[in-house]
Amino acid sequence: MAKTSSTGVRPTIRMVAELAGVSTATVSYVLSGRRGDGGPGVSDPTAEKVKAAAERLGYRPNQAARAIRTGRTNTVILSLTMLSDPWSLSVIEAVQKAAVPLGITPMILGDADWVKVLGTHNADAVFVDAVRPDQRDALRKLAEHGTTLVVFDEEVQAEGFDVIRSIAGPGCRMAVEHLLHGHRRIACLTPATASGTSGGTRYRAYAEALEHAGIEEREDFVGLFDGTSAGAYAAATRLLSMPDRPTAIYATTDYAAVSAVNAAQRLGLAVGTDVDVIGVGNTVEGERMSPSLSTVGPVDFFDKLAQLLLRRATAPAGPSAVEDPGVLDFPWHLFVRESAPHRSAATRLY
Amino acid sequence: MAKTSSTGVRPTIRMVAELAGVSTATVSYVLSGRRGDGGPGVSDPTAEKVKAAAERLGYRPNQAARAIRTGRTNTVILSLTMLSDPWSLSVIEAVQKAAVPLGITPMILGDADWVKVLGTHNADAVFVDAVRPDQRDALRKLAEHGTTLVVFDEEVQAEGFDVIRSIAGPGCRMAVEHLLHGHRRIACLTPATASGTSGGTRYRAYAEALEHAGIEEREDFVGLFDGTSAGAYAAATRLLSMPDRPTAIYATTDYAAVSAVNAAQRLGLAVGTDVDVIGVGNTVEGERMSPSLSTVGPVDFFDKLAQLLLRRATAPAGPSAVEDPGVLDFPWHLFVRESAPHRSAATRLY
DNA sequence: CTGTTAGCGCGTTCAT
DNA sequence: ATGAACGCGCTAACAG
Repeated sequence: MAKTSSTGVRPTIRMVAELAGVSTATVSYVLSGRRGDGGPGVSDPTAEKVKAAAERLGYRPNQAARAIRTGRTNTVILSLTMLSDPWSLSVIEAVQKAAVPLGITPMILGDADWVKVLGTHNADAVFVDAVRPDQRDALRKLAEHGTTLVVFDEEVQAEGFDVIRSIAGPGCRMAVEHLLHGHRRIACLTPATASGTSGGTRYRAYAEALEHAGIEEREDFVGLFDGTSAGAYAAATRLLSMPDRPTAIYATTDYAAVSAVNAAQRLGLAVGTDVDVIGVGNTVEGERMSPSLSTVGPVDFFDKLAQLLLRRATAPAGPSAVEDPGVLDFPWHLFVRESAPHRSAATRLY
Repeated sequence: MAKTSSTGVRPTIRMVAELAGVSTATVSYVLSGRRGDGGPGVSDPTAEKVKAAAERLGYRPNQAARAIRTGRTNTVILSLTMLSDPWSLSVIEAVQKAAVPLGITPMILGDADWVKVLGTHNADAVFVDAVRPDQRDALRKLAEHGTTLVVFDEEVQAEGFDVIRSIAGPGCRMAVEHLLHGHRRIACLTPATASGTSGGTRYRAYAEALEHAGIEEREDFVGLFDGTSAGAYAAATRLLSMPDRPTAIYATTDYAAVSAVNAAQRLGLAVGTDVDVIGVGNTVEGERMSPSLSTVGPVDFFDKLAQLLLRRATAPAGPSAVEDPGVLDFPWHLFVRESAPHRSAATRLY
């Protein structure tokens, strides 16, 4: 088994060429499988020799060297702030499914600090799932200087890059109004950091829907938490332990809703009967759990997001290649499932 | 605001040199902040000029070009099979904390198919969290040809790369024996794919501990599931709905244990009183949840893993740099918390 | 039609 | 502080 040169050194195209007794150009043509327009251009015997040599040496093309020449890294970066959020997993799943057939590798950046990384690192396209106000300038500059961006944010302007919006406002209103059919005492479970971000929108929908229904908002029915699942669980437990506890919880994310369902069950409350819970986001986890989670969210969001990202990643460098970057809006739907079923006059809880 | 060349073209070091009126070498020295041994070598005024020019153009060093010359990508890859597993999140967290101060970016590969990616892609070091038997050959070859690997696996041989083991067997025995102090009817919750992998070891510990205690194993007390949280939840529900349900559940991963706790609560069982649950892995989620999860696991595992990975990533290319690659074993501890407390003769459930 | 030569691209680094 | 070579794979242009 001493056939491989186990020097620990990474073989180069030149070593392969030498071993096969051909030029580096030939090796390149054989291994990348292309020649000029489309004609074969390299004879079978030499191709075999080259392949054998490459195999013996354990040769692997050097992506960095290739990238410097072609300008493509065959990589997309997904900058995901909350990796534990099912939402992030859905993004990853959808992008992976779409990228692999194209020979593109999705790399995940778990850090919220994409500004530093994207400055240095190169990818054919980058998806960013959240933009803090102080990051907007950096975003614009990156796009100006050649970074292909797809940004998920409800407030940022599209300036030279794509912005995906999911217009949460009306959808969230639908969620709260669904609860209003059967409830008066409705609590809101939302991260404390959500003022000014998309969460802010989601909380506002709650406040406005209550006001529109003529219900006075109660401060003690707003459960703020630190953004973690454990925090959501604790906040939900507090809400449901009150003497005149709410009969329904509107959670501004699906993962918070999942925590609320768990908290209710721990307290011996039957979700969908004693208490209703609705989430926001329409994640697969919510669909699969038991009881299944009622929620609002965009339709086909993840697949369309993946398609856009990869269209950008594979587009030729110059402008005028595909459609211009812009804003992509998603319509939202209401998904009525077990955790907050339809309530008629007979089953309403007030 | 028309100061930046908003051509959409990525600026190069040559453009910066031209604008600053210096050579590319000078720009390189200024921006990478190094010159020969340690002497200044570049005057303050020119350094300022260069920095200003770089800023104006929005220059960003091209990582690919840098890598081709230095052989370093300042990147480590984490290949994580089960991204939704808290275990993976702990790995990410620990590596990120250790990598950022070193200027190294951790990139996450959510695909189990690391073989293809690592062939092409380059990183200073790679962590792989699971190796299928058919991937072992590829692993050895990668290591032979210059890829720096750190592998988490209990069975693979260390041949030119590091292997991290956490000798689950004895630790899992401790977990089951802890339950044996207060229980006779102990169920096991484990993924169905676990035969032959580390899960196999974990299941075997259960079987052996029961046998050693003179308890006959019951087939219907083994809850197999598909590896997902939802599957674990369903399997746990089945176990706990039996007429003579188990009084304790030994789950072979922490995330399965979390699902078991949720399932028990849903059924109105008080965890830590009516039924005990113990997990395997000692993840932070288990520590933070309510009730806190009893578990077994290695100590300081994630930090030490991160340290090793980054030591490898930053080591000079040649051999004889740091210690030789080998096997790193982790001792396991028992963490007794609320979900499976100590049981005395007075509180035991048989 | 098959294979080679030569030079590109970009940041780094040695010798001047 | 600079010019020029360097590392690696790609590919247009050229030679047999």
